[in-house]
Amino acid sequence: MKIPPVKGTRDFYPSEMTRRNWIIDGWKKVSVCNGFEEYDGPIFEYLKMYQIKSGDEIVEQLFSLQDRGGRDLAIRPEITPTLARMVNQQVNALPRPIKWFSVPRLCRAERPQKGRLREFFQWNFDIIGIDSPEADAEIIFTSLDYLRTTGLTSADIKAKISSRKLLAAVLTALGIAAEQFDTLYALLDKRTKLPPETFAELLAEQIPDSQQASRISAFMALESVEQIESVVPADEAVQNAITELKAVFAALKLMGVSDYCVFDPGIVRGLAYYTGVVFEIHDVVGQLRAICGGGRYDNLLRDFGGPAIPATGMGMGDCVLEILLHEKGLLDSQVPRRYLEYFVAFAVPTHTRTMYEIAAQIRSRGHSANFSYKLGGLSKQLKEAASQKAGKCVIIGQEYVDKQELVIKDMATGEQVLVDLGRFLSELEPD
RNA sequence: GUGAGAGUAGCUCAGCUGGUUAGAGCACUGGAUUGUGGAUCCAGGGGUCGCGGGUUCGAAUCCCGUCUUUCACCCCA
Repeated sequence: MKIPPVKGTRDFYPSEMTRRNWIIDGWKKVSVCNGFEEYDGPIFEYLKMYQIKSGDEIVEQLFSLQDRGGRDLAIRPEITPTLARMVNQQVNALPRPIKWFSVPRLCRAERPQKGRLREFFQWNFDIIGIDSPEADAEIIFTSLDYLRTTGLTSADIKAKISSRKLLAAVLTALGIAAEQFDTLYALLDKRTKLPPETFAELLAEQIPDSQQASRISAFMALESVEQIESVVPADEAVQNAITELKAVFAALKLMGVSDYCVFDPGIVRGLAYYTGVVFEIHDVVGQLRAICGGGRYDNLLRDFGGPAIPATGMGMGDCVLEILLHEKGLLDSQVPRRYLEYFVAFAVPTHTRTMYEIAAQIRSRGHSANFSYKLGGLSKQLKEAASQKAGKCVIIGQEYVDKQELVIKDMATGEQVLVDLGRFLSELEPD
């Protein structure tokens, strides 16, 4: 009986595995370069942890289970609650700022579609304990720093940046009641996805005052931070939010990525916990969902029972990223292919045992080596070596029988040299 | 959870309005080639046509259900 793979999961055959490793290695390398330390937690947690942050509806979107002690658990759909828990546990002992990253494997019980599966990897990093806008800028910078190392340019992707604090201040300045914010956020977040007329209709339903509605629309259409004051009465709260955003953009300019960054008031993000700067990075064509997203969440640690400590961070999944990199031709050209350093072959049928010995000697010196199990002719062995992408072939021939000399064949150029066995092995030793 | 398309060899697909024994390319294995590889040529293996039921003398083909998959919606941590 054939058992199919589970819905929304992927099998990583060697060729897919090299791609996955290349992406994750890139994430980790950039994290370390930007001063982050790696952490990880368990792949399941108490179900309650996710309900605290996201409410009861979330239970349907995750894989939950009960252990034999009757504990309600869930496979992690995100790692931020784990991070909050871990930080809270040792909050007084940890030096600030806390700059940590992780690449957790996550599961969500959603219906799979393009760029979204039920099991995936997500790069997360956060700066905890710093409330200055430069920390938000560093989060955005680090995301872009990775993406540009893959070869994506500012013509391919843009970081769209806004601020929850700004949006709230603007809505308040326009006379909108705070109780309306959450439903309004959901609508504003969809603005660019809806036809303009549909958006206007839905907005009118929520904001009957046409003057208020048109000023909201005007704000949402802005393209730079400088224009804000021309549309909205800049009271103190709005002014503060503008100052913060300007500081973020100024820092991004100093870090050299301003080409990638734009102000976009349409970036709201679904999650209620964001409190300040929010951002998403999108492909310029706009056919894919967001490559990554993040922002400031100053209340989360307190919500998880800890002290009020400011935090900002981001998450980037592997699915959309891989689609984009593939479409841009940046995967096949950069992901390392299989490579075998040595393939040991024999030309003298009496020396098959020597083949095993030499392969073992090469391996024990830290180099990769294979040989053929088929014991066929040299032609066959070389063919097998070629299919394994061997760099060099070591051929045991009559010269070995006579003088202990090996033929070393460079598979790329076809050149061959005769080398004494002892010398060959000593040159394999690490310096 | 809602809606639409798809499912034939490992992969990409052909197979007409139902009609003998289900095909191709690529991949894989072997041979041409017992001291020289990626090319070429030849041969071979591999399919309960996703699964279950129905209609029919006869189903890969038509109908229903189901599973998987793709895309969109809801949601998006």
